[in-house]
Amino acid sequence: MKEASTEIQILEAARQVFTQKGFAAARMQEIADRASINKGLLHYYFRSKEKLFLAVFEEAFQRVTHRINEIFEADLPLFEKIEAFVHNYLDTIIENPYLPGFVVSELNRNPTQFLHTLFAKRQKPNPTKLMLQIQQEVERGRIRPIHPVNLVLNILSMCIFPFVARPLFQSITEMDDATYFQLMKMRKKDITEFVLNAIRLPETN
Amino acid sequence: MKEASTEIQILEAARQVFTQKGFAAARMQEIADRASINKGLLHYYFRSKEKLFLAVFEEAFQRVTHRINEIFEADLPLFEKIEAFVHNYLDTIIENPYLPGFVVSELNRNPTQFLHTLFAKRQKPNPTKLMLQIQQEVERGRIRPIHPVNLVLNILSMCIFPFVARPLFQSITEMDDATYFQLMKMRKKDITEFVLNAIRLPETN
DNA sequence: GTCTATAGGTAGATAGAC
DNA sequence: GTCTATCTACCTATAGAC
Repeated sequence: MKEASTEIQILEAARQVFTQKGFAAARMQEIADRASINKGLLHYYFRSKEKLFLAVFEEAFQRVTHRINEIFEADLPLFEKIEAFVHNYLDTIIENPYLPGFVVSELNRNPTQFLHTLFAKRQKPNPTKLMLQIQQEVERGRIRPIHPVNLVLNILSMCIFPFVARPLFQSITEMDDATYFQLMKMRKKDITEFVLNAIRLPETN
Repeated sequence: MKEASTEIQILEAARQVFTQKGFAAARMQEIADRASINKGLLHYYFRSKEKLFLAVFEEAFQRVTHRINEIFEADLPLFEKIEAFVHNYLDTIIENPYLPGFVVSELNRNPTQFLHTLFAKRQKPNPTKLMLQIQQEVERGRIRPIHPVNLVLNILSMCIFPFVARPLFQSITEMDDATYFQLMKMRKKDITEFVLNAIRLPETN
């Protein structure tokens, strides 16, 4: 199956170049070189640079958002759901540390209509059920009062931002890659504790 | 003073185009159009696209990091320092909502040597004193045990990430701009409370 | 399916008139 | 200082041989 193999080689090479350079700075020549094939072949398999990019981006977007809905909609008590989410999601990002930065960067300079077509094809991340669950816990007086959007946003921020700002963070702290990833793994427990402490009610007697 | 006025017009136009499109996708023609001057003039004032970009980027970077050190090194009790930081920093970002995304995006695709020259000229963000202060509070048993790096990273994440991921966030929540900014203003208080609750010790009798 | 060669368009930079 | 015109290089995309 030379066709499949070549197509996958191209996609893998394109993923590397696009995620590193972004759409505008990426060069079809570099993708071809990295896939060890000729530039013309890129247009044979994918008609244009734009279409090749979309194939790469949608897969990346899928990877970043895939597990979110699963856990958001799972049937778990809030505290356990938060723990499951942070652990699962951080594992996913650690395996693909470049993806969050790639997705948000490209999203920042594309028309919103781009997002609409994306949401039409793939599932849209849907935090409704989780936010409802938070709202209920607040109303029942089981956690501190907090706006559900803020809680979800806080959790996502702490999980994702350290990867988006990774170059700056590592420069400032003069942290090598191994130490960085060690810290990120530890943060699975740390973020969970941090969030639970923030929303847990003080013990009342 | 036509010279000064023109130079400022160029810088302002360049800022708009670069922050919106990024370096690679930005076009000198568009910058010239937006500044209502000719393309040749761009090269008269700034020798190249790269130099014009650096002028814009350094100023943006400066704006994003300027107030950080001030507050990081201020002489305040920890809780008040956290509150002051979140409020001040969020105000700064709300006034320049596009800057965080611009800075992290461009940093993700530039060699780290770029950061070194940057740190040489401008001050490097320096959280050392704040982290030391956190460490002391932990050791004195005045707050819950937490790794100082994690606490600082959590605060920064919650402040900055919602702006970096703004397009995605607004699409998912179907939130208009006014509501978005209203939420961000409220988050000054919300993030502060969230953090303080997370690190505050349970009342012991 | 894969290659080479090249068309066609565009963008950064320069030259030179005013 | 500001403009017009142009050079040069590069990049996407296509044509066509194998």
